[in-house]
Amino acid sequence: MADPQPHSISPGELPSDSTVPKVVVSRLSLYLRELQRLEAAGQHTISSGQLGHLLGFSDAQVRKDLGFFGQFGYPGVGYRCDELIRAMRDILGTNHSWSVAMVGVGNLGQALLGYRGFGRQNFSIAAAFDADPAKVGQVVQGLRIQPLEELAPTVKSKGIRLGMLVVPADRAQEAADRLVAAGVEGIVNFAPVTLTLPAHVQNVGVDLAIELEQLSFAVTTKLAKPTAEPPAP
Amino acid sequence: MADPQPHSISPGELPSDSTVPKVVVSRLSLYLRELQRLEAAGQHTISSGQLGHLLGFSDAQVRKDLGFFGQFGYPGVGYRCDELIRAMRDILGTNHSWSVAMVGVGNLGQALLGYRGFGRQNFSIAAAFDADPAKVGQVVQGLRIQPLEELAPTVKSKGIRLGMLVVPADRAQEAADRLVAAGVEGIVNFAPVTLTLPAHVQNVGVDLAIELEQLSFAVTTKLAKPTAEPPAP
DNA sequence: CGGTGTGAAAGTTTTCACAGCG
DNA sequence: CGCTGTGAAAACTTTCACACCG
Repeated sequence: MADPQPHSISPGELPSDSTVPKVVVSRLSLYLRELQRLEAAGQHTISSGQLGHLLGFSDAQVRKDLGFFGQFGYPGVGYRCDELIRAMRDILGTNHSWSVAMVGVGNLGQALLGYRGFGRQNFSIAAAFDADPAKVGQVVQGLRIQPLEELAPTVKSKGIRLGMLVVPADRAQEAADRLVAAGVEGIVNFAPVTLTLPAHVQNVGVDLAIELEQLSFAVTTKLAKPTAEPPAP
Repeated sequence: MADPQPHSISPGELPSDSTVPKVVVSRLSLYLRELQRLEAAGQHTISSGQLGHLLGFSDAQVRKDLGFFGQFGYPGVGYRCDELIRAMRDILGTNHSWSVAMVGVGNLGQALLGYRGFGRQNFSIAAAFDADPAKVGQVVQGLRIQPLEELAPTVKSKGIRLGMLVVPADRAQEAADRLVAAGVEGIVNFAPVTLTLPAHVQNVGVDLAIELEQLSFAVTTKLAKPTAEPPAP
């Protein structure tokens, strides 16, 4: 293969010192999602204006966001979907697959075990744990539920780096501590509590009731949509 | 009761013209969550510094955020938990209960039907719908699954204003259109697609794979945590 | 004191606007 | 041309710092 790409960053590398705003990274995921859809629909190139339009952002915002990571576009043409998808995955770290440990296999945990969307983005739930002895040993979605005692050794042996915490609120901190002790580097927390974690462990919280609360506010105040919804394509 | 409260806004009302940044509203939900926990733990008052510390924010930020909506504190004392909780609920619109319609009762939908966290914040899933005739009529979590044809009349008769969309990606836009046609004012979208909605319909997206993606990025770049995790209390 | 509420300063993110390229 | 990449300007958000209050 020749050198068709504009200058881009090498996998996993970032503009050295740079500090990329978190909000930029969250938009990157949206760009990637949209690009994957476009590519699947047979579209080969897209301009910043088109991509932004689909998501309710400006063309300039799309270009500035991408500009944090390198140069991916072709003047007069736009971006090649396949190239940009690859670049975004390199940046986000999802060109290789991630093994994830799930802690807490209740209703929600079981549903998440069955969710196909993770695999599509290269995440694989490699082990599931629960404190309840009645659940241990059961097989859910082809995965044998293990006792928490096996967390640390399994994390090590399977090269797991991320955890999903799907336990009740009053167990969450304790379970998080166990994940940290086992050597996990990041946690998605579905429990409605703030976790106290060492600085080197990343975390993302998903509070389902809070999502509804935000909607409640938006609906009751008829909140002006700032960068509103995308119009029809 | 005398007039112990400092000046505050009336329920559902906002600083008239004002435009409250979305990020402020998202922190409001976190304040509320923390306050509820503190009150349940028997704490009666809290200062902006303490509250911020628990969430990894500065004291000034807490005060500025609250300042958008009124004056809730007592100099030299802090905030009374019970008063502030009530105020936050007024602002967020959760002092009254909301009826929610769920569309799509697969794995994830069923798990969400059983999630107790919604009720605790005054949301009640009042009806569930699915396009699959095999599911219609089944009873899940005490709720009879209805066909989509009944969506509009049920939304009207039960005073439903919010919807939760828990269908596969390729059905999401169609289902969203039905929710809008039924008169719903806001949608929480669990499908990994961007919805095209009229401007008067609010929406919040929850993409579970994106949450993992964000974590992947944070872990691979060892992203400096800006306003990091709260230390131990 | 200890703590709020709030202007003013600092810092950050978005938008603008335009040179340059295929 | 049409579109990218990018400094410079504008808008917005956070932090600072201090008057004031109980």
